[in-house]
Amino acid sequence: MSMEFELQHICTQSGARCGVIHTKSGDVPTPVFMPVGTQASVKTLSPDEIKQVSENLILANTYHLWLQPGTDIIVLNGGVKPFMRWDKALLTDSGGFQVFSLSHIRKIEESGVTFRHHLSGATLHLTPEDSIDIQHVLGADIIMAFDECPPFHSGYDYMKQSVERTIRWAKRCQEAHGNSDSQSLFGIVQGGPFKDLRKMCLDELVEMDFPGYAIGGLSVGETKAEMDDMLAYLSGHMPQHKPRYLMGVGAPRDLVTGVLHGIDMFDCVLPSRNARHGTAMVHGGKLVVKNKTYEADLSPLDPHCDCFVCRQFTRSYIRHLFKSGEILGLRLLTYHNLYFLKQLMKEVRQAILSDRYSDFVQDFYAANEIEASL
RNA sequence: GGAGGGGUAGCGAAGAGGCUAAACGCGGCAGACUGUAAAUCUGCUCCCCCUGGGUUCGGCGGUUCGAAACCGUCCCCCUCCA
Repeated sequence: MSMEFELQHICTQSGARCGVIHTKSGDVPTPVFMPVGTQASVKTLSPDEIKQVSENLILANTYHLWLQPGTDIIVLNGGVKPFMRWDKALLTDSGGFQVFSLSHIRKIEESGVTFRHHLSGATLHLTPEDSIDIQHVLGADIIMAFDECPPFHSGYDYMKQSVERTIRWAKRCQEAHGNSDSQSLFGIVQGGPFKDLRKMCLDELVEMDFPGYAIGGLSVGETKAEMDDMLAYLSGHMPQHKPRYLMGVGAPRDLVTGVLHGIDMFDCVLPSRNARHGTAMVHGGKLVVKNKTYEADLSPLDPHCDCFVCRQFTRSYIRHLFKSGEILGLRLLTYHNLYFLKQLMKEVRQAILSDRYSDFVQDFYAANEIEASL
């Protein structure tokens, strides 16, 4: 088995989970946040730096790498990991999300998706089998089923039809994957806001017995209450002994809340993207370091952070880097934001292990002025 | 001394009688960003008691119902000739 999930502890106070994902490329503690390296690169960071700010598990993208540089070049380099000199654990997304995010140029059919390449304009077709074949070539430890991620508030009829197709696609992905032991294939639960569809999707996927289950189609514009409600519902039905992966979530508040609802894995571009746009994640909220108010501020980004950026650089300097367009600014902030989430998740795990996660959540909400609605 | 060209908001640069408080770009100030078409996108950026009012387009003086635009004059800048 390429991956094995060990559930270590369930917080007696909250029910939140703590565990370890054992992979052939190393162990990963959960709950875990995975930085995103879409194009075989966590933007602005070197592999050594990624190791410092991650738990040695990152995500890369099938859609992008298939189109550029293409599977031939990946094969030539021996797979994505040797290609990018990443010797730790890797997860590849299936390309399913791009079907959603590039929706204005796609056509979804039973066989797969027809879409136009966002760079060349070429018309291309991607099937569940293609996605799995490509992911085999990419060589990640964990790979994802090819799904459709419709808008959260799609009508019930469309959503039902979409979920049923996603289930059929999951089956096809599993068949295409075969008995391969070198990679673990996760199924993805869809269904938008409809609990019966979510439940049906989950049950069907569990029936297929995947080594892990992801929740897709959340954090796509719905309200916090809607997301919390769905997570609370699903957590009661997901298999205990399999990792639960909430896709595309990375705001500190959502990580903390997701863990409360039994989530083990998260990925998101938010920390790295916001970093490039000049916003730092800090204790108590966010800090838009490019704002004028920090022009002469000699304090670190986050006085409570011990990352190398916060240990030696002032807000004043980092703001200057952004205002003058220096690449170092993007790098420093990316490093800090990912480190910030790594530390947050470390504290989360400690709180779970010591059976005080409910207290932790309350304290977090208070510190971040979030209304406790749970 | 002579001949041309030009002076527009923080900068660059359109505009050549009313549709112009003045395009556009840069800079500046904010906001957004959640399985990355994203070092991106959106808004604001003369002043004020701001769903209205007040002052602008080198200075001054004219023409006109009306001027950044037309005329006179002065100041300054650039190119060429002597």
